[in-house]
Amino acid sequence: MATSLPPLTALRAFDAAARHMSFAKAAEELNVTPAALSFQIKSLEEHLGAPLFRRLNRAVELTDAGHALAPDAKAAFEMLTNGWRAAQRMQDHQSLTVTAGPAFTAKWLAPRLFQFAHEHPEIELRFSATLRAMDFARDDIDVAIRFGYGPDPGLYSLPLAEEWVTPVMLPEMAERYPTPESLREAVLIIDDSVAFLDPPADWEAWSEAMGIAPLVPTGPRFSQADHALDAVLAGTGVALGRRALVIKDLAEGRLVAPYGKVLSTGARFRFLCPEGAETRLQIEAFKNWMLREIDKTAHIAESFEMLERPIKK
Amino acid sequence: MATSLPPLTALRAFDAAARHMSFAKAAEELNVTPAALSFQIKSLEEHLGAPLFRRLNRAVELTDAGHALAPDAKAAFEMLTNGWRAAQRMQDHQSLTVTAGPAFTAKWLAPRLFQFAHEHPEIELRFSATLRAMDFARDDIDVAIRFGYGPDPGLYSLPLAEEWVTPVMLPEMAERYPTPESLREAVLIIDDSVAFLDPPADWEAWSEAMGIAPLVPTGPRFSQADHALDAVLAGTGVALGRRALVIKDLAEGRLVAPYGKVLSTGARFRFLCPEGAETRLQIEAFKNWMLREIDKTAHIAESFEMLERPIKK
DNA sequence: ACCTTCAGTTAAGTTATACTTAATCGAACA
DNA sequence: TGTTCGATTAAGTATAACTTAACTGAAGGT
Repeated sequence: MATSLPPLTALRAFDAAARHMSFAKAAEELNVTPAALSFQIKSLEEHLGAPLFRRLNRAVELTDAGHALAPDAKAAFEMLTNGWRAAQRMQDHQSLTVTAGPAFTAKWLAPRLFQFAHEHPEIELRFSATLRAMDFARDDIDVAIRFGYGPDPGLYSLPLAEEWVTPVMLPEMAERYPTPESLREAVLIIDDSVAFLDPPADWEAWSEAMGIAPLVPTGPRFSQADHALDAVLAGTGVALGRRALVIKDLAEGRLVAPYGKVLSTGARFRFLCPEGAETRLQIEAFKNWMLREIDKTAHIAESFEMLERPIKK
Repeated sequence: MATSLPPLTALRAFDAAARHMSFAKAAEELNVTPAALSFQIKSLEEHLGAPLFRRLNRAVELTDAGHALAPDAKAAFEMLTNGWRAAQRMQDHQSLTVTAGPAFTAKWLAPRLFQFAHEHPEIELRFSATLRAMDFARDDIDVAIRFGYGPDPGLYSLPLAEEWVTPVMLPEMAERYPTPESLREAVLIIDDSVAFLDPPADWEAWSEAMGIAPLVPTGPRFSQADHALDAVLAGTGVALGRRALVIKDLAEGRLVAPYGKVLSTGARFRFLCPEGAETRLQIEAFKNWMLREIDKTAHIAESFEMLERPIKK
């Protein structure tokens, strides 16, 4: 059986026709006349030796052979489009699109952005603050920052600093709650965005690691960490803050972490991009800038003591 | 950014060149002159606005853009080839290639084959007795018979009769082992091909379901069920036989299942083919024939009593 | 029943693409 | 130093792809 491929333009015509289930619409998509498309399909059917469409009154439907071919054709042309877009994006060293969760965007990226823009005025930055699964090719994404455990198969993945949590509050609150025990009097804010962690990194886990009776949070709940931290900044209460999200506020005195003891989450933010793309100029620049920015606050992180997790029975 | 695809023949030329890492070999593969191929690559690079290959002394290597495009191009053209082959195979109603495991091939298909050939002399049958993962398009497989739990995503999947196991032996042995307890004196053959089942369907599980002390098999082990059953037929001992593999020997008196109690495995043989292919003439004929053949021995299977699995603590 | 519209087809002619041949280039290898 | 190998270029040709324009046949409206 001769397995060599038929003319590719005919296959593309078939793909469009099968997707639209209409020759006319397919012709429109490909910017050709219906006549040309009809001819292409006919030629493809001649190559195959069997019809691919059944011509009905004023519609077409796929034959068995057509059904066998259509899904693969669709997927194949989508893949070609994706690859082509990726290749096109490769030569663009001017723009950089980054996607990150809302918390990281608000608490890490946003406060430092002007710094990056200053260092690399030639790079046009775009942001997409969403947590939904990313498709680098489809959504024109260059870099993704994601929090969790990994691994990240098929991607270039650079784990950033390890994330821990520790109670953070306004400086003026610190004297009111001089000890961890005194937090029983405080409004303890709940950040549900870390609820997926296993082992957990919530108030109960932190107090257990501190060796005190469990702190039971009674304050408001937030589904996004940045909202929880905004509540802290507004003086509402005390929250468990993740390293990346609070370190700048700690460095600049807007928040304090008075107990000096932090609980590891095991999870990290990772810098993700398509494999091979990590060498593109603007991506490498962004990556190095992030690492330098993290380094700037490393001394603060190192001043904290990492708590041991008690062994669970 | 104009995302429309470049000329497809150029993309195919690029794919071949990227796979061979040589324009000359790519040209050979596509049955064109090196000049034509060189021109195609050049035109593709013009469309992209950047080189895809770096021309070295007497070799070529991919640029970043080329690296971004090559894997997708390769996968896409493989997919098109697969789809095209599937469409070609659709119109072939004469031949039928079936793959099944060695046990099913030896103990179910082989003894019944002449029957199918008799009913459908026009269909040319081919067999491939292997358990390795099948690729319908790549290996020209039409139908696969597989044992296990499913599901079978993306395939037409028809579960056949439920598989149970029960001790089988030569008729003349049955009087020597009149009760399940008496099997302690017998050579109990081990069939490792069902070791993957969960819950298990081995001697221990069967005796437990029978409510007797565990039977500990001491006989030979076989990795394939047909070899275990051949050992039974040779008078070596007693084995736990799967329904599909022993029912014909039971029906024709070569083996007996004297205790009349069978243990369900929860797993089944399934009739698998690419979605949509189940309506092809020869595939439907084969499917219906299998169902009829199974029906012929259904009365025997129904004469057995299904054991309850004891609830595990 | 009539005309109109719509979706696809067919035929003829044109344009653009893909290909070949043949000559050229440059580096590696003997 | 000449030879060979792999890629390139130029010129010319074949053919694939497309357009225009006329046609078919069924649906739908009045």
